Amino acid sequence: MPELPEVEVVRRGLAEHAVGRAIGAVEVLHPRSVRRHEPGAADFAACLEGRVPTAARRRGKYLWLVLDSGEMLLTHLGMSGQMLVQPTGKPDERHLRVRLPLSDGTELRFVDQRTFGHVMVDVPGVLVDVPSSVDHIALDPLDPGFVPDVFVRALRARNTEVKRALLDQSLISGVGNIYADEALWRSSLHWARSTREMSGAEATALLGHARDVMTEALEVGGTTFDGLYVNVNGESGYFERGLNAYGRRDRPCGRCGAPIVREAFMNRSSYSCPRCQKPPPPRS
DNA sequence: CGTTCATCCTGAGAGC
DNA sequence: TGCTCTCAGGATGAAC
Repeated sequence: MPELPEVEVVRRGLAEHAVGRAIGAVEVLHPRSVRRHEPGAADFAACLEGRVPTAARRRGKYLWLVLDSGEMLLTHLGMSGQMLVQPTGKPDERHLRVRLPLSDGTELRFVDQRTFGHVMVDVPGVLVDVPSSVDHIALDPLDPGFVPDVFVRALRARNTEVKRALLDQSLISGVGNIYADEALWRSSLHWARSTREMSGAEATALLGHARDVMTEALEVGGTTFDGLYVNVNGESGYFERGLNAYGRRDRPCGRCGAPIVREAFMNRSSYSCPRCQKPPPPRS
């Protein structure tokens, strides 16, 4: 499940292997993958043919190539998306959705089993270097422009549960279910804590942990791609070794030894330590 | 306006 | 063995 660190690994791969190569005749193999490109698949391909990517950028989980036309090739990997750079002629992946030939004899391939992800050609929004579709996405905590105090104030102004706020990409971007659980574990906070009742110090510490856990994942994941193969599917080494809460039901908490519990949350899961992360008293 | 929730999708794995 | 059921979850747009 690609979250910020995994998407950043892909961005670095695209900067290395796609920027500067002209795009050839694009093939859309599954219409759902371009559903957010309103004019349709043929227009999507036409916007890209002959264009040259000049930079690879990212905000949160959104990733885009700036094109020499001034437009952007915007990508969201969703749950299962991958951006691969493969040699031309290599057999298609089972879930290949879009093929973009590059002028150096390789192909950029968008592969996505569950088709929650998408690609589109977008135009600049409020800022000239950010696609219009990303305007509503908050800065992520690894962005040099991210201001911690702005986040802390916005978080405490919300009236919701803290994990809902962490997952709200218009408040802070790049955090998904895995890193939310990890940041809350490090902060000894339960996911249902009320944002309104959190102190400034608690909010600041939570932000620090979110930033740290993603930075650490990036350091591990950033070493796992090489050569032409630009890959992400949530299988960085970090997932094998570094998680303290996510997916660890019944395994001992690394801090106190109590078995980690799984609770249903927004049609998915929340993992936490029942001793270190005390649930808040029921709200009336 | 702020907040919550159903919905999209496919494959792995469990249970029978 | 093959069927059914459950689970994984990011972002959206409708509902409250």
